[in-house]
Amino acid sequence: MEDDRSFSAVEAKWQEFWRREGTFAAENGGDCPPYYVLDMFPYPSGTGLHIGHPEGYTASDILARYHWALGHNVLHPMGWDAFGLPAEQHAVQTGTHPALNTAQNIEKFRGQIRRLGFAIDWSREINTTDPHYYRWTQWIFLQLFRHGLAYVDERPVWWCPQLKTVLANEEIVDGRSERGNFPVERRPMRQWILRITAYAEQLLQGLEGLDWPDSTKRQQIAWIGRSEGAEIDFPLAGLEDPIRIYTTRADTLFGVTYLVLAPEHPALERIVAPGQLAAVEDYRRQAARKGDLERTDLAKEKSGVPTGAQARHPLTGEPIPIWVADYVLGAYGTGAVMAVPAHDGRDFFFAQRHGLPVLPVVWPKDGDGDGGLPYCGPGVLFASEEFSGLSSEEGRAAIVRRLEELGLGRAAVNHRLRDWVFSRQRYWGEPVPIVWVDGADFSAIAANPASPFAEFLPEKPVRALREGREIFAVPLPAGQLPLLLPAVESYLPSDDGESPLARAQDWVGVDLNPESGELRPAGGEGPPAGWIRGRRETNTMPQWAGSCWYHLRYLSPHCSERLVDPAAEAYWRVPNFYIGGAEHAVLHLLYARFWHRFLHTIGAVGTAEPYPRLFHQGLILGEDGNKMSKSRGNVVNPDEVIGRYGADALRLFEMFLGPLDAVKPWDTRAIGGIDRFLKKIWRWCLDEGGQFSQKFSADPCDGSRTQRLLHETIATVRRDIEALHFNTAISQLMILLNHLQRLERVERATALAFLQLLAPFAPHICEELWQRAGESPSIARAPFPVPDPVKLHCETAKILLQINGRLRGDLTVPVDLPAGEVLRLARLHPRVEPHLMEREIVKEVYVSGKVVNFVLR
RNA sequence: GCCCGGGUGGCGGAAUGGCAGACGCAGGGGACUUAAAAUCCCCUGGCCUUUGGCCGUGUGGGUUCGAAUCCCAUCCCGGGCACCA
Repeated sequence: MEDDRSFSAVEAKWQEFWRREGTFAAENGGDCPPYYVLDMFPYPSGTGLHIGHPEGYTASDILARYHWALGHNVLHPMGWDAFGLPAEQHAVQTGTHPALNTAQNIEKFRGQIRRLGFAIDWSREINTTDPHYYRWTQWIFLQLFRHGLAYVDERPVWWCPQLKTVLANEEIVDGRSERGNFPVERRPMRQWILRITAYAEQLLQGLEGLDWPDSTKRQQIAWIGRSEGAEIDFPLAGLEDPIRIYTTRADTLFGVTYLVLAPEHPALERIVAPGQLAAVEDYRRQAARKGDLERTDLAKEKSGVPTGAQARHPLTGEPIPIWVADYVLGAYGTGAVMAVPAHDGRDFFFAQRHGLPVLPVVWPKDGDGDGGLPYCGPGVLFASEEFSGLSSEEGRAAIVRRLEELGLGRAAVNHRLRDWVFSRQRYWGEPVPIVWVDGADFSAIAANPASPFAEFLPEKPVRALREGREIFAVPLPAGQLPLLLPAVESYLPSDDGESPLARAQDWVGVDLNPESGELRPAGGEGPPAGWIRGRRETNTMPQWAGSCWYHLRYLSPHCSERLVDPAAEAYWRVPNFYIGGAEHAVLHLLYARFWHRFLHTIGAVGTAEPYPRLFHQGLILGEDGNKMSKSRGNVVNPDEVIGRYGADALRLFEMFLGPLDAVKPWDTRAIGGIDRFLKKIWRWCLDEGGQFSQKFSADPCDGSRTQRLLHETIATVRRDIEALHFNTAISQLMILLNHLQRLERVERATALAFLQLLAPFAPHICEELWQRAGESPSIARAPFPVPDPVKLHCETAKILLQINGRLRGDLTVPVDLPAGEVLRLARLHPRVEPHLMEREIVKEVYVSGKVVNFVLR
């Protein structure tokens, strides 16, 4: 540019212009087609934006600006996913309220994002920690509660002693906490749990219609883990209930040599033989302490102990010993399996270790298997009574049918997906809007449908035990939302895992009036007449909660009557395009689908799926090819890049690095090429006085070659933007500029079209040059160039000439020259003719307008 | 172990059945300049007997008139899942 620093003034000028003019304010209605493009909103960390943020945001911004230029009404919002652990840890350390730190971080993020010049409608900014926002997060929770999808259970959960909190399965990687990498252990605790498993089939089937990366779909499919099999009952010797197992291999039923129960299996207490009681109890205690890591480590060993009890085979009546072993999971299927060591690897190793018999009942077909055991593939049954001779598939069906007749089995479907542990023992999250009361008081509320507290009561009460007494969950009425976070003196969780909210004693104790729906702090010995004394739930929601529905809040962020204004929701529906990191492939993206589907079920939204089109931008690595990290010292700071080269350069460069979804290393030197490109544009457009250059002419002076290149570029840039091939779109613009800058005169319209094509990528410089050309701002709203087929047309075609597929030359001919004539000219070509002298032509291939190939003997 | 994705110059990458290496970086040469920076022009996969030819997209096969591109095998790198019966 004019000098090294002028871009900063230009960029600030246009950012201010867009803000002042409301250039990118989306209307909730109108005649223009709506286009909604959504970024995964950031967690505003204290360290500010990292270099990966602008990658996804620039990509979505290019789409937003492209659609504005196509005349669409574009919604491109931004907000903050601001509940979470780092702010809470900061609060623990400093004693200041996490809201303060969060506000500062948001301020910083907003400033950084604004300096990138995105076409964001800032009037729709949202923040998950804003009570006007989380009021509706709480409302959705109450709806889930009312529909029986939120319940409480005492169950072993992952407890992290360092973080002093419970973690979800998804937050644990290799037996350690995802955040902080601390060891975790099992601990039984009362938890709020969301019944996501009720949506397992929907979540699975709904994937089919989505335009998502295949790998992400596959991950969700694997996570949901649908499995078709059978439940089979193995009767016990006495009169007790049978042991029910789940298997996908009912065809191997005659190969069962023992049963295995998970250590958590509830029947164990009833069935263990007196002599084995101590051993089994000991084993269960050990297993309960184990984390994933240990269980994996011990996998080769396959520990277990006999229970001394026996079941009977449902078809043969043979006695089958029952073992307990932690290679069977309590939380999957029925928590019990039939062991067929001949046809299952795990059962085989266990049987070897513990000296249990191995009984083969499936022949591999020719070519399958290596002849040894275990053989885990399909085959032909033998030693299986009347089922012998059937294929595995037929055998499975026949055996299940037989069991059904006997009342000892049935086909069954299982999912690997577990219900979602939804409570956290933390301060900085949405308070769960529930009050716990005792049985008699609850009956009074339940008996009075007119009570405001009955608004969200489920059909089946949610109950729990507290200090040996049964307590009941009472949902707050909608009118009591938002339930604000109370002030506390310390943000530390207590050692026994109680949330910091439990420290707010005048908040936890509460009196409620079932008639009026009023609540007030509990005072005195007991509640006043007509009031009920309760204790507030002190757990908060996990960070995932706020991001489960934020795509809806942007549609009407200031609506105070509902989570989303129905007219706005009917107009925008769901994002046309959603972009964010692949690390959210199963967590956020599955939870959000669950909530959105639930909201659809209860009629709150008109769509079943929230994100019909999804894309993951690839990671940007450090220059050394490693993930950027402070410890490696390879972190690139976007502020520094903007300070030195400007936002346009950073945007262009990140898009030029390579394919959007690829993992690619940063290259500090290469940004110089983008810097040169921008400076070249500036010099090319302006004369020395900074005026739009005299070389641009209103007359048609371009010539057909220039015009063809321009229209090829228009077509390419449009196609590439739509396909998200931003790197090649930028290449094409460089090719065009390299051509144009050599010309003495250029049509003004050509220069303006070039600026328009570049504007989605580098909006500031294009606005400035557009204005200096005398056009009225904003370039962002000027109709995007359209390729002209007439200009694209070429009279001649270049034909490649090959001998035996090897390139020997080329030939330029009129496009409509007949094939015979092309072949005649090709045979006479000086680079071709000598080859034809010596050898016989076996075959002539002519692909019209492209290539001639002579196949010689 | 299972399921994906990917291997192309010194580097990022382009080409998805028809000119391998577009575009950019780095490197070399030249112009301008007292000089430097900036800018502009040219060269830049390897080899040879250089107006030409041979080799070349991880490796080995195959399909095809023609393969970086499709198929089979194999090696390496990256990601996901990992006792789910």
